[in-house]
Amino acid sequence: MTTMSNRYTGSKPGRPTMKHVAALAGVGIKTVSRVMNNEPGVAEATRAQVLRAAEQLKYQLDVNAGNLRRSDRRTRTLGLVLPSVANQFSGEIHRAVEDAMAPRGIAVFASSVDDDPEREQPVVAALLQRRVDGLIVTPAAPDQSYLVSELEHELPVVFVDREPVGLAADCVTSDNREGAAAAAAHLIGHGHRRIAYLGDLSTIQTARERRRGFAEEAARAGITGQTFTVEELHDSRAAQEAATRLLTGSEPPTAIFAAQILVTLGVLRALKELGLQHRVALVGFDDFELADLLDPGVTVVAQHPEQIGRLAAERLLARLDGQRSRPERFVVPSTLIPRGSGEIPPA
Amino acid sequence: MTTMSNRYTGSKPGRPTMKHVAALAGVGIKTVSRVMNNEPGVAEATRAQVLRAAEQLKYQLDVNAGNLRRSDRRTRTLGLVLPSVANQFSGEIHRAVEDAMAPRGIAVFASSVDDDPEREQPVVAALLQRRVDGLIVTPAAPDQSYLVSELEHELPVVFVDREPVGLAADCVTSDNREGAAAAAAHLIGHGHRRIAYLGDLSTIQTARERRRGFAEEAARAGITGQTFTVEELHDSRAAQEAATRLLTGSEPPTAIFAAQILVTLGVLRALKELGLQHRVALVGFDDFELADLLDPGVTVVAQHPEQIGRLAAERLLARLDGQRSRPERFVVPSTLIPRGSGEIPPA
DNA sequence: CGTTGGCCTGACAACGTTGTCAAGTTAGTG
DNA sequence: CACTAACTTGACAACGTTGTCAGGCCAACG
Repeated sequence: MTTMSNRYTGSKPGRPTMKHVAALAGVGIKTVSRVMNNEPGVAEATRAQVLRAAEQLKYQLDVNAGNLRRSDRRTRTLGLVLPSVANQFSGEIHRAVEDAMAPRGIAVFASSVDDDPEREQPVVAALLQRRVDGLIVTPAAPDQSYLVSELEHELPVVFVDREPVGLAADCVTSDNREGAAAAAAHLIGHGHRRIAYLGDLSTIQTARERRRGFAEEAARAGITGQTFTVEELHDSRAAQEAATRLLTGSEPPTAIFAAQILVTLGVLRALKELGLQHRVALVGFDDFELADLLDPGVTVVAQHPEQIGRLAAERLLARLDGQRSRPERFVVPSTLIPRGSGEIPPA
Repeated sequence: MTTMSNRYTGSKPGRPTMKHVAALAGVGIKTVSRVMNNEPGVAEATRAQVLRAAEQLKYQLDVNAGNLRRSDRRTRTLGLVLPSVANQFSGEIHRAVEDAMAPRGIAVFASSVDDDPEREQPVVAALLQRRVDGLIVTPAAPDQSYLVSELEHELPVVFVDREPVGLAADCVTSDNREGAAAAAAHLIGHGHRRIAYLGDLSTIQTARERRRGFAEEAARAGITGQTFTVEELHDSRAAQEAATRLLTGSEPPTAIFAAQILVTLGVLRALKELGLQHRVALVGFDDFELADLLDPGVTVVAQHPEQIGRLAAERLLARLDGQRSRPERFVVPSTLIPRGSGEIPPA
């Protein structure tokens, strides 16, 4: 009880465990556990003694070992499946989720799937092997029914950005259809009839939704415009080429709706290269830094990824807290931001 | 051995464990372990039997429980501490790290610290409690010596983007000094003498390095220019205000070096608002999407975050594989990309 | 002084897995 | 046929922690 020193003090290999701390402090393991977890019912003197020993050994609680034994069987861990942690939209969702989870001590595993349908399931399986307490997933595969049994085992799953197929679960998306319709209406309202739609892979659900919203609004205005639809554009180069082809063809469109961020960038490059940026109208889906600094400013339908992430995280936390209501579907409204490019009248 | 059904088959609560699979397959637990880990020495028939049972119960190996017992004491987990997962630079590092780790089955915990010195240590502590196998850290605190004992316990730590203070460890950074010097030389070479330096918080190491590189190059050319130095600009609004103040003052600079991405954006806004974008030269540190689409295109010193991330990850993996050589310091060269704004001559 | 009740404390089992080891089976050999 | 070697297999302990529970101590009470 006087000085504290034993053979563990200056040890090199291996981390100290509670056993070491207990030995050094001259108490039982369980008492160390109580102190490290701030449980009540430990005499103040004992607590101080244990803390001193823990500090001396630089002992850190091993949460994994604790999780194994703990009765709630929670790992305080969450799986987040995204297109890519390197893309802006995903990054903002990630951050919102992290911010919602951090106060509860829940750590986030993020995984990039690159919208590859083949990679979704293995990535999710890897997360499940780590016994995450919940899952927030951007679906990339055509079907998520492989998760049905997990839902039955009470694993909370929330989908973001796209709706799942093959199972009923909470889901948070942008209003893709309405947003695209708003873009179409905006261009039509400025007098355009020859409007090109440039979109992403039609395997991607949001792309289909946007296509549909756009087409419906065009139809409502009596425009068919099938000839101006180009899809399956997944990167900015393909979009640039497609836009160039359209704009240099006979009967070019007077306006373009770019239904995805990379498509918008490609179209911007094409317009600039052809010197048409002040003559052909453009509305893009998804906002980007600097859109206001271009000449003309780029009119966009802005999504709100941080809201999507926050909502998804709140939903998941509610499920973790035992909420058992039936799955809900949240739609985050997008915002049309006029900056110039979308207000150019037809030639 | 004929049909497979027992009370576990249709169970609702709780996940199946090896015990359940073993019971259903009619074998011992250890045999299930061998099969699930693809270990050799199991008869083909037994293996098939076990796999069938596992599939029927949808059993998934619990890697946390395994890690506890496994002799290498590895969690196959990595901690990544970044300014923010929502920022582009960090996101690309994150992705590079993820890509390097995924083939080895190592999952990544990413944490955002927002360059808040107070948050670094708690965030790292949380990761250590989860027993990550290694750490990749962007230092935000003025001192990292709190990690010394971890290094002694053989925990691999690699620092990225900034050098650590107070301990010797692997480190991967951009060539901040040289990059800033190159920017200064570029502007000087185009005839400028009145060059403003707008930089980030001087508590941030890279900001100080850039400041130094810029100042040294200016001094080499016989320019003192103290009056044009503005620091502590941590967001784009502050940068815009500072730039506006400089440009509307008496004796405005003929060129600006924006030493950080948000500063660059602020300066761009100021220049555009004042209609000076074709008259005042600008070089920014850090590249950004669309820099080529602005008018004029923005000349930048481009960093290469994906290389930084990849190098850091490789370093960490080498340490995990037992490399014990002394810590190394890697510098990833930046690239000056002329696009127009940096080639504007002085008025 | 015996009893009660509150407060501390630690022995022990258990969480789900893997390492160790011994035992059983089978095929091959002399 | 006895014996060996190779291959399978499972009982058991252990990983570091937490839940349970019983026991020790002490002050207050009748």
